[in-house]
Amino acid sequence: MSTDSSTRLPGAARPLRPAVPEATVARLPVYLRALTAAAEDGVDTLSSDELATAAGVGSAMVRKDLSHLGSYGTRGVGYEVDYLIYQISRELGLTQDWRVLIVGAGNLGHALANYGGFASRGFRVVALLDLDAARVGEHIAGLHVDSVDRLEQVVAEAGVHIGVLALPADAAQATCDRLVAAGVTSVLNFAPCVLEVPAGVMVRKVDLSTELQILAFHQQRRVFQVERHPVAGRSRVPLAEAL
Amino acid sequence: MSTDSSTRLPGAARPLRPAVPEATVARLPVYLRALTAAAEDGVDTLSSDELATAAGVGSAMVRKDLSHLGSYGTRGVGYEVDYLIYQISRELGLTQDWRVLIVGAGNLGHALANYGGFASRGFRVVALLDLDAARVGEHIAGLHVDSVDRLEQVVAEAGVHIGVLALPADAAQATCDRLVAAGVTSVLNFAPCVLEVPAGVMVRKVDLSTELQILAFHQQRRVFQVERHPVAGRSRVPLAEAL
DNA sequence: TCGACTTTGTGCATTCGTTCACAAGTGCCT
DNA sequence: AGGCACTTGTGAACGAATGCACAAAGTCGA
Ligand SMILES: NC(=O)c1ccc[n+]([C@@H]2O[C@H](COP(=O)([O-])OP(=O)(O)OC[C@H]3O[C@@H](n4cnc5c(N)ncnc54)[C@H](O)[C@@H]3O)[C@@H](O)[C@H]2O)c1
Ligand SMILES: NC(=O)c1ccc[n+]([C@@H]2O[C@H](COP(=O)([O-])OP(=O)(O)OC[C@H]3O[C@@H](n4cnc5c(N)ncnc54)[C@H](O)[C@@H]3O)[C@@H](O)[C@H]2O)c1
Repeated sequence: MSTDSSTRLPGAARPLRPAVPEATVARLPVYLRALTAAAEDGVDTLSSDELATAAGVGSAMVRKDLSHLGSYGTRGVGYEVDYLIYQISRELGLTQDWRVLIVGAGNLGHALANYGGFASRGFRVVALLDLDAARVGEHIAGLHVDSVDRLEQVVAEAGVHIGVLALPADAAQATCDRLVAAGVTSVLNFAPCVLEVPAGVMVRKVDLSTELQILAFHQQRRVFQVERHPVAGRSRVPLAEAL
Repeated sequence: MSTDSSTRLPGAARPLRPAVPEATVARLPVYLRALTAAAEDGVDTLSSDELATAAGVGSAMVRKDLSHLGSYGTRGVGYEVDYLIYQISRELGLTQDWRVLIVGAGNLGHALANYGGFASRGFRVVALLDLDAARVGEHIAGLHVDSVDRLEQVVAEAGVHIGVLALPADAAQATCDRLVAAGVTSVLNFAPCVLEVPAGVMVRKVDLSTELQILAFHQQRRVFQVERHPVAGRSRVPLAEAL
């Protein structure tokens, strides 16, 4: 998504704020959550230090991240919680409703459809599709499962923005292709496989098994260390925080 | 987990291969999956280029990543699939069985317990705990749900390596503390909150809501672009692949 | 109004990750 | 045996992300 200013059309001589770094984007939701929690506790101002603690990062990083969005703090005071919530929400595009389609109504599809955490941030599950005729018609969380044959119609009729793949890996690529062909440009993939998509389509994957393997790697290494240097064990191992 | 050689104990003058970079570790599971798939197709040798395509990364990166584990390829030929599978598995610690405890037997806990993808890589769910008395005793995927009161005993008796938190955010920190106190040093957190843990404990989080917000951010930006520069739309937007 | 104190925003150094480009091996064919 | 085509492994260039340190800008109390 690099917005290279040299390829801009002549008419649009807009300065266009230098793109927000990807690493920052990934942290904005975390800040947002901390801010929302603070707002609910009646806090109306937070310093970068406090926000940093709540988000589990350094305060310099909070300031740099937020500086990419604009100058929304007040020196000597901190950030006004409500205002910052608004600004981050706007930046992330949470002021609009996003219509989500889930394909695959198995264990995971069920859990996702039942999950309340979606709606709370403007994500609305508009449909749930499955291949299995036995599941079609089933009712989950106010939705009835539709046949995956109707994928294209559903995308068009409901105006789907984001497709979620919760089906077996061997069906993922083909289904992804159908979503893309139908006009979906954002896909969240739970199947353990790599998806190929044309430029302009964004895929993010959530991979359980990978996460466990990363944990296993570090745990193994740690055990190895402890075995080698029994004295240096537990207490001396340096801090290890996750993504 | 930075193994700084200057803090090594005097007795252990072991060269100790320079730690594998975190970014590489995160890709090893992907390579492993591609290799396993290739092996099942009867392929016995892969070049870095082929492996790169299968893993959705560049071939230079594959080579550099693998070079961190050792010199397991053959110039002019490529990598022997079986041998590389073995080496990566060993590096990730998948040659041993990892015992996993899931806390929270709600929607997500159910889905996880039923998930076959765990066992296939040496991760074994040994127990499933919940607070709700109504759920305790329930049978899921060959396990019966136990009371969370018995957390400490279960960890000790079953020799749990990895704790998975699939419970509400407000119970996550306290439960994590109990796991850590009981000796668990690897935690996978699905609750939407930041966990504080002492040094030497590794937490990784899987955050659905964050992923959707990142997708929303990019989608919003893309739509904005298309609106501004209708001619430059769709086809010109540069490739966007996800981590 | 002033001065002490607090906290932001940012230039700079550093560290980490990716990509490039090529020398050094390896297998195959003649 | 020798040359050719291919592919690895890696130094070096590049770029992104992080952390440090401080000037600039604000608040508050006297
Ligand atoms: N369950 C988990 O906790 C979990 C965890 C991580 C990853 N995953 C992955 O998520 C995916 C789904 O997992 P699950 O446990 O829900 O599996 P599941 O078998 O319970 O459900 C898969 C569903 O997809 C449907 N399906 C199959 N092919 C389809 C197609 N072409 N179009 C539409 N629907 C189709 C099936 O009918 C089934 O209902 C899998 O790829 C799995 O590897 C699951
Ligand atoms: N369902 C999803 O698709 C989904 C997706 C992303 C994140 N999450 C997160 O995962 C977590 C679980 O989600 P869910 O949908 O399974 O919720 P859920 O309400 O269905 O299940 C939560 C379970 O945890 C149990 N519980 C509550 N307090 C507990 C405690 N102190 N100790 C042990 N168990 C306790 C409850 O009895 C319940 O069975 C939540 O934090 C949620 O935000 C869920």
